[in-house]
Amino acid sequence: MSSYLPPPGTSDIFPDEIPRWNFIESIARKTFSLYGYGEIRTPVFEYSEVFKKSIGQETEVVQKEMYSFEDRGGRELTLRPEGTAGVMRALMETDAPNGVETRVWYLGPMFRGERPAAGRKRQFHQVGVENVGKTSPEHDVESISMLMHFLEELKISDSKLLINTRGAQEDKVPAEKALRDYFSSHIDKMCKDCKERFNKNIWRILDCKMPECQESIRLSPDVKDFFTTSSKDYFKKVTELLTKQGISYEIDNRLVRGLDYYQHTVFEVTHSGLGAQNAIAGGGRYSIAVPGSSKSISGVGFAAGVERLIMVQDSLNAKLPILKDDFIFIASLGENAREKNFLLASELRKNGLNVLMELEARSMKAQMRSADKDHVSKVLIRGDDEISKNTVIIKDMKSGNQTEVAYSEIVKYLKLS
RNA sequence: GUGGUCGUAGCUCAGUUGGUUAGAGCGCUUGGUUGUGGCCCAAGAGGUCGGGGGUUCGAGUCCCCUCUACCACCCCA
Repeated sequence: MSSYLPPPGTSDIFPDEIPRWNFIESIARKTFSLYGYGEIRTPVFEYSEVFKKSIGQETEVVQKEMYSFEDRGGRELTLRPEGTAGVMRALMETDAPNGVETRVWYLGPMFRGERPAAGRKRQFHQVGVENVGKTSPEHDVESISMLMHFLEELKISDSKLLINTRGAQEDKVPAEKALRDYFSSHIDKMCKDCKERFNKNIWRILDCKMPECQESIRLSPDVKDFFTTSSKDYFKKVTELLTKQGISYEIDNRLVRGLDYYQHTVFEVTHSGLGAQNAIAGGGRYSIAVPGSSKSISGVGFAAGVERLIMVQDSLNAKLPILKDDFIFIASLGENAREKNFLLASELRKNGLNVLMELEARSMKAQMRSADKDHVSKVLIRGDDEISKNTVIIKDMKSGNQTEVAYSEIVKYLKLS
């Protein structure tokens, strides 16, 4: 029991788990590259304004989940709670706001001050993509399609794609008016969070899960009816393209998502292999204003939770490729041999071979046991006898056979066998 | 932020209605004769029983507080 545990909601990732992370990162790099995305790395903290302005002052994330602090220069900074805002801030420096299509992906830690639970950490990792500069149903569908492709490459099956639309900027006023007109006569009997949402962010009433609100929500008007024809057509085109792409989806009228910057298409991928936190990825089309600039930037993108992807893979017992390197273990007998083998180990490593070696004086038996525990493929044995004969013994651990090899032939032998 | 459950060796856990020096399995280390692993056998290391306070002659066992982890709500990845 160690005296120091990491802070609540954070965890250490040890070497034996790293291959899982590397696998996801390598699939991300490979898959997103196929669509022309390049990796971007932005700071893990930004001016707090970057998040407040883009995510929305009244959202849960900004209201109560941000890790904010003041630095020594009195700057108000925040550890990023999500990836999009910072990436947009960075892309303002490029031609993206002028409508030049830009495709980037990222992977890194995000921070939200929430109560930890299954699949929810305070420091967690997201892998995400952003396609900025152009607006069309085709772009939205390509992004969704890439997400499904990504999940497939990760051996994640049985996921469910939910989609909805939030309409364009000009749809907001009529839609919110419709919601307000309807809910004003129901809000009395709804939960206290909804009463709050009624004033601050009425859209979020739609995905309230409190029992007392369900009836009112079920009978509420479909906001899509209040959208302009072009917004309706946009969404219709998205669903048609998805169908043509052979991507199955479910339209969820209540899917609105918690960040204010979304417009038009929003989507979420859920999986039953998690707990109550069943979303493995989410995204949509957005329009973001960045502090210090009169322009806004629009794009479509998504983010997936790396920890959750790993959890789903576990729940599915996904068959993941095991990339295990073959190691050679050098066993020495006698101090003279050990010193010489120390040099030999360096030599072999410079030839690209993975080498483990016992550095202390231990019995042959102890060295063999170590070699076995380390699951090496071969043990190279060299003691005084071999030194005088200018050879080494190479034992294959699987078959148990051993061969005497001339010292000058070692590298060749190990590389061929 | 609200609620529930748990917290004994590196890991998984046992520990009887509170009673002598705290246990098991796995793992780890070392040995089972001269230079050879996996099986087997033996020995050994490793625990302020999450932390603090209280009740008691006596607390891992009971009470209170606190911390963490897990789970649910809220929300999200």
